[in-house]
Amino acid sequence: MPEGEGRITRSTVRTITDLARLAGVSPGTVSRALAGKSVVNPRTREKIEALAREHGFRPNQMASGLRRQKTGVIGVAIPLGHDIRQQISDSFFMTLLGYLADELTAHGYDLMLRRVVPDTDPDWLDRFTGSGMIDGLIVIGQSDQFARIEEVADGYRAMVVWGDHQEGQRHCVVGTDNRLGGRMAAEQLVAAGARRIAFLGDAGPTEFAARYAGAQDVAARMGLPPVLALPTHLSPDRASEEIAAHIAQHGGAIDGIFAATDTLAALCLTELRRCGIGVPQDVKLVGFDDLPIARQTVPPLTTVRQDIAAGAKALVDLLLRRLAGETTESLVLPPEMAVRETA
Amino acid sequence: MPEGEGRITRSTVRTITDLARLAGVSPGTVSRALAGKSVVNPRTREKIEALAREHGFRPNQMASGLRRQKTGVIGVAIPLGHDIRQQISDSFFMTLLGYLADELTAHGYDLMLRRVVPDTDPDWLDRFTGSGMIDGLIVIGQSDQFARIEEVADGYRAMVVWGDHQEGQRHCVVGTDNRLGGRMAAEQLVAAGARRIAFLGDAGPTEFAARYAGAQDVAARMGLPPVLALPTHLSPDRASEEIAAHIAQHGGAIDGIFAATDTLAALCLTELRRCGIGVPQDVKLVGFDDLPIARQTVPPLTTVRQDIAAGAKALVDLLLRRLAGETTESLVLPPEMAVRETA
DNA sequence: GTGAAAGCGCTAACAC
DNA sequence: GTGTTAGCGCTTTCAC
Repeated sequence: MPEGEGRITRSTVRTITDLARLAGVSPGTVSRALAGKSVVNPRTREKIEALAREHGFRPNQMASGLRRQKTGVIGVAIPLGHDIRQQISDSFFMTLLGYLADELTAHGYDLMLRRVVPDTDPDWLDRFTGSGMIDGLIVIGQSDQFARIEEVADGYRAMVVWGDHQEGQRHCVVGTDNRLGGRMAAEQLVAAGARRIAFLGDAGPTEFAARYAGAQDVAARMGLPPVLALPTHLSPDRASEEIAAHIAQHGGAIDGIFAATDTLAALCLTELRRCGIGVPQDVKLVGFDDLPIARQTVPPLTTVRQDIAAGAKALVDLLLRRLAGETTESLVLPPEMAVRETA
Repeated sequence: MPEGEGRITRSTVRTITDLARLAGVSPGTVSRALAGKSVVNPRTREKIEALAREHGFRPNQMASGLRRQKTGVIGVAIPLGHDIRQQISDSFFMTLLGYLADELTAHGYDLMLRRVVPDTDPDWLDRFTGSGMIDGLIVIGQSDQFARIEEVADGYRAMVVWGDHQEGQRHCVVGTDNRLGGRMAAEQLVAAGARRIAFLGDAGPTEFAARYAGAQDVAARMGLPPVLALPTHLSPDRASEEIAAHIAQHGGAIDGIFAATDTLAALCLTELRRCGIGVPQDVKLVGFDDLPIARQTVPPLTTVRQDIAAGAKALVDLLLRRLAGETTESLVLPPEMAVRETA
């Protein structure tokens, strides 16, 4: 029964030493051969490789990692600061994560994902960097953890963060120019005829705060009333209710809404329709991110585009350079207006 | 300069041996104390814990893993069989991934994510299971890899798969009853008045094939013409074009569409609108998944709901039981109709 | 070009 | 209750 045999043989060769015995060489030679070191005799190598293939052998990455003091794994942390259930289901972060996975794979790294809840685990950053499991760390979103990230950045170089860039910050960040994006959004609203603008979303996280501030810049410059803050959570169910309440309370006093994300904008569009408020006739609406959903709303959403693929590429590129000992600058990506039909 | 001192001290205590020296005990005792073994003298433990805290010490998980022959990491593989760029950005998989991350974290496991492209890496499964980096593996979606998964399942017990259940299969799977879901979708279309039904999507992946088959069941039973296959890719850009082409070609001959996923259904809705085809007046439409977008389309999408959170919980639960040596049955979850306005 | 041996940081017998 | 010791599976000097 060849199948059985195959399985038994296979499970016999679990370590480099097993393979060495089979090949009639020392473990050291097997290690060198499999690692592609040049010094090995081509025929020895050939033999070892054949044997390895035959028995489906692969070196234990933990052992190798321990010995070489590098794991080949990059950590990706998603801090869930405010709104726990959201965010991971947020298309933006998820799309970024997808690109990161591709990019890291392309460079031979594995990805260890960790959702962290800083409120219940204040130690999240050190625990991850100090786990011995990762060579470097990418943090997706600063959430409300800006200060903590700054602290850690002083002692841990192998970290790059997706988020907003603050004047003089010490951690290496990649992100869209959120303030500029906020300005562009507000300008678009004004150009479409809006005068009394509101910002829909949670202005707590740094990125969102910057978007809000950008909108305020425009209002101030144009002599318009200050942008009204309409706070919401990010999870769809809560957000919908909150948006409905906001519309009920402020609906008449507003003719332009800048939503912190496309997800929120889409929800808002649904609520406005429910209330019989026409978009863009009665209220202009602009989102942020340019997620796929932006093309599918009715009418299609005008929004500020972030280049997610470029962001992921940059995050990985910068991290690898830091691992190689280089000093890297933060990278601020330009947003771009995607004008469709809501403003 | 206290800051500098702090940093120096901290970096001095990197191993359990360092800490042992500081505490005036042996490494073994430190290990026991930190692992919470009961045999340690409370005062010794207290002292060691204080020191560990003070110096921000955490045991190296790689070393610990190597020694204990378990890593505390569960692999999550997303095979990208057909449509490479899609899937990871597919909300369904991403939502499932989010829940998995939560569930695994709750059980003290880390999550190692790997997107794999079986076409270019036929060895993907063995490479992952044999890497020595993971204690177990969750595969999200069978893609077109059903056979390979079956093979591996014989020799590797610590694996659970999200996907479709086939009569007599050997790998442990958790998934919705897709065929039943397909039947429910078709029945809903028929109940809404449709007679000439089409299936929109790629019927290649096992799950989708089952949904299609379910719709066929209903058509056959009711004496309706066979369900027309309208093949598309899953990535939004390509899908939109393909849908447009399908509508141009078959628009008049069809009065009910069952879309393989909500994402596709939403795209389809947009295209139908563009063509001036009324939904549900001219064409009834049913989706699958009940993603958030289903509530936000205009009109809101009637769809077949999968309970993603329950699925994730079950995947983790079954995997942990297999790790504990139990034999587990596959789990088929019942779909549920979410009737809204498109059918 | 290959073997022998030390050791990455940790844990788990086994002594005492 | 604690110390000692022997590895987990691999890589890498250092000899030869």
